[in-house]
Amino acid sequence: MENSLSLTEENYIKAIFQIGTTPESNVSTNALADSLQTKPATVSDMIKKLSHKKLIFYEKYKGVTLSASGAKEALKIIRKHRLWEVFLVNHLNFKWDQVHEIAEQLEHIKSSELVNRLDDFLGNPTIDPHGDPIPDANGQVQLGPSKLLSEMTSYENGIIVGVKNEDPLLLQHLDKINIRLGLRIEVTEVNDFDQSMQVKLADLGTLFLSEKITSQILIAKNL
Amino acid sequence: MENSLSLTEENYIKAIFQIGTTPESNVSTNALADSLQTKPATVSDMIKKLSHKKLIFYEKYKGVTLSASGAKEALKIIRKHRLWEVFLVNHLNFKWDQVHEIAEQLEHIKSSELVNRLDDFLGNPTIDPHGDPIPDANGQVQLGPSKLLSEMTSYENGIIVGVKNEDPLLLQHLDKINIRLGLRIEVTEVNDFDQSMQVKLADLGTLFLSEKITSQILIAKNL
DNA sequence: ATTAATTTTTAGATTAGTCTAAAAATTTAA
DNA sequence: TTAAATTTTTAGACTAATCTAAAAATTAAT
Repeated sequence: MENSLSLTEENYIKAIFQIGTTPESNVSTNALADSLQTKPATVSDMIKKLSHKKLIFYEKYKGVTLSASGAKEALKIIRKHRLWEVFLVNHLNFKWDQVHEIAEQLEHIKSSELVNRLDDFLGNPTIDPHGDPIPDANGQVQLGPSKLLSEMTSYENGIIVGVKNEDPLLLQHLDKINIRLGLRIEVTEVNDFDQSMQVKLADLGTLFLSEKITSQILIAKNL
Repeated sequence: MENSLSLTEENYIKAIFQIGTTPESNVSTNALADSLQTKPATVSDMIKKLSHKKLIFYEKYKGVTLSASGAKEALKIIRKHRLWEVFLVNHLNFKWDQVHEIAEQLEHIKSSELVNRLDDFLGNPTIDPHGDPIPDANGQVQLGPSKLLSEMTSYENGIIVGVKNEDPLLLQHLDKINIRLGLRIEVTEVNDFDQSMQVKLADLGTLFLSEKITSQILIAKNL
């Protein structure tokens, strides 16, 4: 078991996990290069290495998928990332738009003892500050089914449970217009031309949202 | 200010700080190689680099000392290391002999916002679980004068305020014989032949300690 | 179904950090 | 104070991760 991934390897594994919509979907070299802010040539090299380590399946020109052990590693990293985010927001009073970058560093700290104690200290939370589910120590995630606000139609309603990505500018904007996780939301009108929406929020009344925003907000029927 | 040291650079700066007894004392290439578990040739190369960055003063064959900016960096790293140790022991229930290795990783997380919020969350502690002083946000350390137990003579007494290094085996042994920070200790007898000592502890009665142990324990007159 | 556009891979270099082996400088000791 | 031992530096090479430029394979389009 001469394991232990390098920081770079961990970042590749995580990116592959997060880009692939399903565990089976092939992730392209270019998509990875984009996501990791590097060049396709670099990705090609690293793919060979990860494939050799049996963390991913790879066929030339066909993209990659995670192996079982690769997916396990990805979930470990994501678990750490999200637990640290909970710590930063709940105990150090950071805002939800400030924690991603710091958690990107903390997620690489190696000590399963540390992660599990942190989990207990935080009260074994099941979602992070952005509504994303936190895998348990065995890599299990329990997530209620959710869909994008932009996929809903008039009169549909549900509860805001998450955001698709952690772009600080988006998060700050949502703060400004008082959109928070846990709020009940109802679609009152969808504009056919640009998919913009009018919605009604629990106490906060009516709001107008562009498709750029509705396509980032995750809604579930119940919490 | 194109700053930001690499992990390796940070480890060198910290080692130089910790090996040098006074800020002026020259640290030798071999001592650094020993401490960093690397080879003198490697140290020689890195010394040139750090010297070029004006973090250390260096004259060939004469060893190195930290510059003002080098010392500032060292204190920042040590501050982080010790604050994280307090977190691990006080909030995640780690033992004092389990935290060093994890803190070696956490000390490299870059975010002054994080460190300062952590400091506040912990209640601005002034010493870490091993009795070492924690530098404040400006790099100031306030440490009461202390000396080694091995330097004391019969009938002298004081309070145990720290240990010289964080070797887990030493710490576990101290736990086993019930030596903890904050205890009042009195030297009852010093054996001239091997410098072993008989000491009396607050409630715990008489104890026999070898020089190997007394030379690791720091004593102060008051807390 | 060829050609054009795009994607992916290879080839060859570069940088940070490391090593071994050997040369140079300093320190210690006879 | 010269020789021996030790310490430190240099020279040359290696690995991981990266890059640019060019070649090869795949996909899209006329």
